[in-house]
Amino acid sequence: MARKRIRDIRNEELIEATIVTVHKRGYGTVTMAEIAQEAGTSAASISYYFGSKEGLMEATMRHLLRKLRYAMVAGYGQAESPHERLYALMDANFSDSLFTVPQCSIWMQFWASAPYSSKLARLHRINRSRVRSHFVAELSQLVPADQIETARLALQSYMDGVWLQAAQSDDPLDSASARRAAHRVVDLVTSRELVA
Amino acid sequence: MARKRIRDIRNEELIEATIVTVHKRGYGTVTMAEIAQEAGTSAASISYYFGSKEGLMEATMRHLLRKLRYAMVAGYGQAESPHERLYALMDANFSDSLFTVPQCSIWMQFWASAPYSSKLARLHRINRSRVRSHFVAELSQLVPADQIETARLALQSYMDGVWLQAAQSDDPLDSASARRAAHRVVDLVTSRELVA
DNA sequence: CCAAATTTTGAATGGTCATTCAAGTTTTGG
DNA sequence: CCAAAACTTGAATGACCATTCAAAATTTGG
Repeated sequence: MARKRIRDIRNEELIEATIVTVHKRGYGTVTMAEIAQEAGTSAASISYYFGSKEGLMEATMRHLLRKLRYAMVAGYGQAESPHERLYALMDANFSDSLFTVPQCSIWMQFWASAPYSSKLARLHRINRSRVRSHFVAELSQLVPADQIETARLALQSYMDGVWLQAAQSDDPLDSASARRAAHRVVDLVTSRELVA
Repeated sequence: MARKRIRDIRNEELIEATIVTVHKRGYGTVTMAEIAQEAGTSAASISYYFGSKEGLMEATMRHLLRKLRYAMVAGYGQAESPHERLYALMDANFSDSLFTVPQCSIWMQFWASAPYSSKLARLHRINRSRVRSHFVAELSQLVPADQIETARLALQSYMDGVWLQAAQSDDPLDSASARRAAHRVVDLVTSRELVA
């Protein structure tokens, strides 16, 4: 119990330091020493808790995925129609707790390096297919079968693209207006024929 | 002349090898030796031609930007209305010569690391603002003033998002259908009110 | 064909960094 | 209060890698 407690505190501190420091210095060039300094500890203790740098990165990605899943489930519970559930999917991605510059930034960097790390690739794949199936489930209630994929691609691309740009922003993000814009895109995609 | 020729040949070979190898091994972990091997030469010769690894990466990004600019200008020349010019903007990004897995992949990786390299950041910023102003110029002819930014964000996010996903694809890309899908998104965004 | 210029590369250099280790310090449970 | 367990960290280790260099090979221009 007490044993667990300290470990959990360190884990949180180190993951938070990882997010901040990777955003500041870049995934490719960040060092254990820099992360340790941000957390007010030594590089050696990161190895002690996470085994390796890769272990730390994996834990950090899990942390972000957990947050995303949590936001998603919360919104889904409230929604009462396919259309509202699409809103909820978007809202989860643009929720106050996730849609910040450092988090979008580190997310993009994980994304870029996922193909080269089997651990990250696995997490990435699982998340992606979960999001995809949520989209398909709702869209299939709202648009003709032959347009589901087009609509899904449009919505998911939009989501990804906004994150990509958010990651590069110099200013803090306005998550409420991001949600409003996302709702408009949902309306657009579900309200008319998509076929050329 | 002959002097120039050899240098140009090497530059092309090395940049092509860079694209292939970065895609294969990842921007963060690729080594000079790996790129050299792909090009059938030695790491030392890369230093000879490009001065440094960063120089090679910058040259590679310039090469991709040149291709994009070229594709854009070509399409723009043909287009005869704001709507067609929006198509042309999309088509440039999804042209046969650019919309390939390795190129989307390396592009995303440059993107992710641009904030941490002043050289890459500069190129990135210039490109982005050029694309943005093209979008704004055409959209301002097609949608009410207060909706230009929303429409631009939607289109540009979509474009970025599609590239992001393309970079992760296991299969070769279908650029023609990517262009068709992009046209549908353009139609969608320009054909109705966007305000909530 | 020759000498100067250019190109090529194997080996050496130097720096960076994750990881390990051993020696301490702190916390825990009784 | 005590001993064992958990935690911490400075320093050592070893791997990796971009870059440099000097010497050799090739190309060029005359």
